[in-house]
Amino acid sequence: MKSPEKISEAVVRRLPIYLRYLLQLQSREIHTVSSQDLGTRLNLNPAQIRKDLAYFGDFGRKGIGYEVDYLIDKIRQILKLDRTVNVALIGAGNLGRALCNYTAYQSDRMKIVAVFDASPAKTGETISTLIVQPMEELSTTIGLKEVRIGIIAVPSAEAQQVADQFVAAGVEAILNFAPIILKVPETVRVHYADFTTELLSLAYYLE
Amino acid sequence: MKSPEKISEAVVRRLPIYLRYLLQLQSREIHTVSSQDLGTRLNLNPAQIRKDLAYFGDFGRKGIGYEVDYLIDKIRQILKLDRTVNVALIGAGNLGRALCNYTAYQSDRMKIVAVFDASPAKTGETISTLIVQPMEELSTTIGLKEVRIGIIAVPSAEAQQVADQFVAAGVEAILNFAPIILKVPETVRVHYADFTTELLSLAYYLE
DNA sequence: TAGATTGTTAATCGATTAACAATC
DNA sequence: TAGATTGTTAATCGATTAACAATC
Repeated sequence: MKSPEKISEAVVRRLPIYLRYLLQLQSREIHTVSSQDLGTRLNLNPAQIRKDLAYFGDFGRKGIGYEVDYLIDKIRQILKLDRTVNVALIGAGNLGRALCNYTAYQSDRMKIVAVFDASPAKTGETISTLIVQPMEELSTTIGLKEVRIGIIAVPSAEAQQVADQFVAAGVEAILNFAPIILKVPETVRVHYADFTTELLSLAYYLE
Repeated sequence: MKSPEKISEAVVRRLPIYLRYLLQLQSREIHTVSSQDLGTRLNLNPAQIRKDLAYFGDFGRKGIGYEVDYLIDKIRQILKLDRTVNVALIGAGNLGRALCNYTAYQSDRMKIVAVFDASPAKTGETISTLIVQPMEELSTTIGLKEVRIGIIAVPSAEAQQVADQFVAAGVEAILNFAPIILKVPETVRVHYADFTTELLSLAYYLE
């Protein structure tokens, strides 16, 4: 892996897209793929794909393309997904449930290992293999289970407060489903999963 | 509204973000806001906000800022949300449920008016005020209820097929939660709500 | 009038794409 | 060898930001 040189967010965000499609190819026992193929399938420019990958090393072979297994390994390394990363979720509503079940199969080395909810009505319930815990246990559990990423799936009104608790407990990154901008220290990375923006902006394109 | 000149996707995607914050200001009875205020709150550059809005007209007043009520009206017009837009959802799992409940309160003129699921075990169930219908009724219901946008909340393996049915039934736009690229006619706009990409890319930024 | 803030132009910055020598 | 495809440079394209005259 080359490294030095700052990688843009756009590039990093495409890596999981490559990874996902490569895993599909792997399961279909396809061993080699060209930037051309990838581009066609993922609606991306082949030059862009080659450039993205070349930031991290020479993974391809001229005249041949990329070896699927090898590239999967490499992208996992880049994304630090060569080991399992533990994730905690706050909010055991429908969305929280969906996320747990989703990462249960699908997970590519990201695993939800704890679920919390502020409502006593929810704590004690089971979601896939996990028991919903009360917020009081957040800090201890996060330390114990070495959780590094937190997911926020609570209503907007509670999101900031819940983020503060994640930060205090020492998580390094947050995925926020609530449609508000969180205030967190610079050292904590926040990504937003905001489907309302996507949905409302669709309306603009109606004939 | 000015119009002519093609508006970039980036601009359109910020409009709902402005709208959401403006609605918050409105509910707090704040009547005026500057691009400075908006920028601070939304982590955006004030010049960018002014430029975004100026594509569509002169909505502000020099020395004063933007009138909240007026700007809300204007953005709604731009997004074609001055009337309710009807939406249909396929997939009555946890994610589908979350989406229904979400748009039930929150909705800014976007309303889910029908839910479908392929599984007989799900059809007949109630989600908020809606009854889950079998796929056979898709086409008729979409015509009847004047549905213009479809949401896909089914597993990846079924997503393309479900998209085809939406297209055949005449929806104009699709929001896809399944992490695959859909093939649809150019006339149909597709947005992707892919939280796995956001989650996996977070790992890259772990210390 | 003085202070604030817009709309807009020009400058900057960054990301995407085209093109091609290198080479399998 | 001929064909395919990479890695990379240079060209293009587009988006963001700074700056400021206009004006409330």
